[in-house]
Amino acid sequence: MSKVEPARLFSALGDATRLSMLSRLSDGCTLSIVQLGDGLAISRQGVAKHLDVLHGAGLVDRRKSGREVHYALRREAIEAARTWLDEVNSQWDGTLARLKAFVEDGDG
Amino acid sequence: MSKVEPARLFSALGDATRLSMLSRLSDGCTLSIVQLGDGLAISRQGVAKHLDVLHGAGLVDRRKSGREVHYALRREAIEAARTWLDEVNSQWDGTLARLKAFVEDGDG
DNA sequence: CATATAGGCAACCTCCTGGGTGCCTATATG
DNA sequence: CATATAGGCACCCAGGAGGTTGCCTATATG
Repeated sequence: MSKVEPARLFSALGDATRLSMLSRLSDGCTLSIVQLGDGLAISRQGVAKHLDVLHGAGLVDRRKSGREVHYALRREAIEAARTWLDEVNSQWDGTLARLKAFVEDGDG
Repeated sequence: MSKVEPARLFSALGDATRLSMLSRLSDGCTLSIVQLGDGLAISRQGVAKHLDVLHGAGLVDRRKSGREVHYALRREAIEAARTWLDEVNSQWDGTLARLKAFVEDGDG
């Protein structure tokens, strides 16, 4: 799973329920399915499916402990998503910089 | 549309076709529907639908010019997505920093 | 051992999404 | 003016996503 596809990553992030789960994990804690679904108004199975999506996208780690399964945020995935966005921004910046240089060179 | 919801934003980003469109716009250029669909192996209507999604999420600006409609990347939206990811990361960082301080205080 | 709790599996349902087509309007252009 | 081109609108279709329920296994615990 070294190569994380951006589309899958963003797709997994594209759901408010999953974002709230990730927020809950964002302090580095590790939570079970029941804990993650607490207060979410959807069934335990619904929660499990969301976690499958997050795990499939590489956004969370899954670790079995006794009869529980604990989930933790995978920071690399968050950074992979950020990297994609950064590339878009830097390309924009690069173009503006080149444009600025061109204008200044020709005009000034 | 000042308030961009992260879920909708990421959802719009969660498609390889749309990501490629955004990449094509990432240098700040402005392209028509036909231009954006060039080489994409989907119909013009398919392209238009993807652009509707991107526009609905606030990721692109739409500007009519003659008989064409030109699309341009909205950088604010990209930054909004980055901000969400940054918040997750910073919360993690904060927790690790506090943990580190606690350990060093108690142990050293 | 009996029971409660955490989770998995599979079936099912509904709605959205990604894709298409056909036909319409509007703008360029010979 | 006739024609070509850019888009829009409406409808259609198949498949996936989000959600549920029922029933199963596995681990704790009185």
